[in-house]
Amino acid sequence: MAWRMTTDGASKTMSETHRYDAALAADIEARWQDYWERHGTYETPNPTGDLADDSGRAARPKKFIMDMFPYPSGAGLHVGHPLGYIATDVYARFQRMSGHNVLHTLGFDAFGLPAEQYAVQTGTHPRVSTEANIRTYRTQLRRLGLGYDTRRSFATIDPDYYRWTQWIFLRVFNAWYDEEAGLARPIDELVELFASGERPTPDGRAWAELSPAERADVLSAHRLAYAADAPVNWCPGLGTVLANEEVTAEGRSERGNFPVFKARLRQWNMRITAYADRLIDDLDTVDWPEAIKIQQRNWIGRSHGARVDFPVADDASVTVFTTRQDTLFGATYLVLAPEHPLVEEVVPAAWPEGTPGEWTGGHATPAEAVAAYRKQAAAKSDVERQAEAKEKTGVFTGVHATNPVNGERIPVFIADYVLLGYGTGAIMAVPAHDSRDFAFARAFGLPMRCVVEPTDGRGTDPATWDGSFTSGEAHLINSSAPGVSLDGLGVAEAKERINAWLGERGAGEGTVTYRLRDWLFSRQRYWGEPFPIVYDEDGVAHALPDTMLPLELPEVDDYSPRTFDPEDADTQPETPLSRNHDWVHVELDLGDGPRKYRRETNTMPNWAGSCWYQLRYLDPFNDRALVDPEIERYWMGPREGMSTGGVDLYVGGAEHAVLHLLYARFWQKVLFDLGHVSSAEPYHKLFNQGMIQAYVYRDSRGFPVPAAEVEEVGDGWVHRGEPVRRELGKIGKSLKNVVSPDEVFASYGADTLRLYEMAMGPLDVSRPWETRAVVGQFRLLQRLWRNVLDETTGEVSVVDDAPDDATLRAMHKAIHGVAQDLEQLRFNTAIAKITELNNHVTKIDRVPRAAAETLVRLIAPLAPHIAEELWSRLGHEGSVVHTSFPVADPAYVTDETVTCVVQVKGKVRARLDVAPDISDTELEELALAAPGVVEALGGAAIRKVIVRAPKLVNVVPG
RNA sequence: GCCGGGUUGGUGGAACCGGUAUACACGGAGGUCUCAAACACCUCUGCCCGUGAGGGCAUGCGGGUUCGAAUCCCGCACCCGGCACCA
Repeated sequence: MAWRMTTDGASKTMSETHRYDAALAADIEARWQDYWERHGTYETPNPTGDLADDSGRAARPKKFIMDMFPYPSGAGLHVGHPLGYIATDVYARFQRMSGHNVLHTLGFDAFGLPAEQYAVQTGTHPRVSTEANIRTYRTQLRRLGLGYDTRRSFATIDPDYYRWTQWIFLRVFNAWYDEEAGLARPIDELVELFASGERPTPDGRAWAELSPAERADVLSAHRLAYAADAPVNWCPGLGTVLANEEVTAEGRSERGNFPVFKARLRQWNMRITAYADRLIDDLDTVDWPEAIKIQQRNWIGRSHGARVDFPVADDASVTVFTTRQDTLFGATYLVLAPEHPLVEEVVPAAWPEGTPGEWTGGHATPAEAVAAYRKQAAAKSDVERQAEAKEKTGVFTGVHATNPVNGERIPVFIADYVLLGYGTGAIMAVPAHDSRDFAFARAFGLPMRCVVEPTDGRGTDPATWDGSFTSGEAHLINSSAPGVSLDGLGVAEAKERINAWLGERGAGEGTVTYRLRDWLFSRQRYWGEPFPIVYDEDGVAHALPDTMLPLELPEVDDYSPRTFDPEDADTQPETPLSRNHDWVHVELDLGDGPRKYRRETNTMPNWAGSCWYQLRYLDPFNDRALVDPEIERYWMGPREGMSTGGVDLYVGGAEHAVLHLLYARFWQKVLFDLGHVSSAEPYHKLFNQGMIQAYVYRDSRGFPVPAAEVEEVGDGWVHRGEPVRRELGKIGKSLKNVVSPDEVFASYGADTLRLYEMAMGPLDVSRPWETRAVVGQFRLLQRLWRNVLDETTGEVSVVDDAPDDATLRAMHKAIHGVAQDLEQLRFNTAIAKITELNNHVTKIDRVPRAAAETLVRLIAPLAPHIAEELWSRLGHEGSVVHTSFPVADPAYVTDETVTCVVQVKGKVRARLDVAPDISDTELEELALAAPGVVEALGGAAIRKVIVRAPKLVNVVPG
């Protein structure tokens, strides 16, 4: 080993040259990053306002290119984080060089739980730790050479920013959804409708007769942001409610692993359900991956069906929701959710005559049975419910209902396979044609009736079936009663017929139901946007006037919510802000003189800031409006013939497929309805980048060992002499496989890292990081460097000779292909084409200047630092960022001759060099004369010849 | 269970409309340069048979359509995401 160290020393002196090594890359990169900053290279003009300039660039076609902004964690970046940022940066640079005015910047999503938890543990104010994290991120992102308009960057925790988050909340609060017009309108217009009597109040009294509190209640039922009792995930151990995504499948908190209980609490909600149809329908206007659109559609869960009323007792009825109203004749019992409120009202004192024993659960009276079943259902965790999903449980209520279509008396059950929160919380059970009803009917010995004729030959007696018949591609049978018959109809026609019949009879109607619930919008946390809401002494909520914004977070001593015994479900949340008496209790003049108020002490969820940030990038310093309308229209205005425009390209992880993207679309639509923005959609084109994974090495006990210490031995891997096994996983501390960008900067530089991440594979698939493969992209840059200058003297070595024909063709083919690939975000193949051209140029002794300059400009979006350096050494003034991307000359994009493949029966038997414009007949002649073809045919007759000039001929012998 | 996406050399991947399968890169082998090594450069590198020319077989598996299939259709296996008693 000793000799190796001395030779290392020797190679040090050797490297005192102009070789492109890590040290030189670092020097070049630092110099150009400083240059860009000094010259505001990436600053983008607006057409008007304080960011307008006289560069003329605002007159060009525009591109707004955006990343999902990061939540800056204390750990800093690893090599997996910047994949999407590099991709948008490359794309933005390409668009800039292609003549666009490009808006590209990055802000920070900075409210949220990690900073607050850190504050609770250390006493550091979340603002202090968050801002330190943001500084670290900014330094690391700058080191990558990402070209942002830094003037437009902000964090969601800046009061100048969340002032407008609060402003939007107030617009939502002060709006209602006009179902007839199909859009949101200011709440004042609803008040006018009530006041004029054009719209009746719920109880029919005149608006003027209602007390202020009564009016507030009426309006609250219409506002798009409203406080209401709702079942939430209450976690006493953490002292806070949790979003669904913060609760594990085991029904415990993701952080701390405490039990989570369902509790009804008064919380703020947003009426996103009013937009369910538009959120589905407008997906047709955006350019998003189909998989994401499907996920959003499924989440919203629109299903078309019918409500049907089943009379019970004398004056009561159960309304069920069904999507198979065509099978109404097959309904043989009803099931209500255990918690259904109607149950108490109608349960009789005693079991009806002849009630089977298995229906009663062994209880003496229906009331007892219902109470016992409810208790048992409530105690079940979600996991138990899931595990038992196959075994249906339930109990008879002692009540019978009447099937409206045939007058049959059918029993009513409660069972936990029916959910209160969906539809009407009640179903009509058609065991012959629904798998769950089938299982339940089998368990309780309930009758089944086949009303849709099976198409699979199983016959029409459900007693002989293994499961229900659910196909909708079949015809109705056994479905006739006086006044209505569905027999012989297809399922679709039967649905229409029964809807009409129900409507005429007043027994129901066709209707639409959604899976989507309103959005729970409040959290018991410190580190979030305060609600700009105060309550008067009657508990009526009032909006603060815009002039009182921003309502800043108060300083507090204790950031943590009050926590409780984790198992004690009978506790109530106490928010951190509520302990701040002087902040909570205020005297304000809201227009009717100074009065005492109590502030709302919940804060907004951390989705709030990310719902609208694209708009603030446009006009970040505007203190009179969220965004200037002219500027907003310039960057995000609708596309031709559509009501939607939006960000031209939005890149981020697929984990936000539903929540963030749905919430942001919802806010955009409210702002659109109220006239604040011109596009009904925020993000026109969405692209999901894949994840960079890394190898995880586990020892014999299954624990991860530090990946950096593992050595490859033969076919296996070894850590400290012990064999370990290898798998792929996320990059992270817990898996001990973190690779920091700093390591790559130190060995190769930022341009190499950028190239490597873009070359690994298509942007939308996940791929494994392999440190040893990074060197390939480094070699590309070294060769490029040597093609332009002499690495011993540092002198530019290109010559002014015109490139030869082969080089010209290689150049223009590369230009053509690279431009196409970059436009389509196919960076890996773009790099392959640049590499091919570079390899071609490497073989030329005297490199023509035109070839070198083409290479430099082709690679400039991908490796901007070395491109700048070479561009300037080639004698150009100014930055390569604002030069134009090369344009391919069609005359050189095709080869002078192409290789034509001649197949016999689909197998290649000869290759011919032919002119690209050769005629079919000429080519066929040549092909049939080719020696390989003659031999393969062996004199056999020719049945057919397929000619696809100039690339292919296929000869089919007879 | 349902819905999406995937499976191509030792490895990451390419083949865009059904028309030369394996571009580009990593790794590997050999060579040139060097006292030597590193770097760099050059050649080879899907598998099998063959000294060779050449031939055969290969895109997860089994069928099909077609003059021709990695690509389209049917069935199956495995992997990765998402949803999950949604009536």
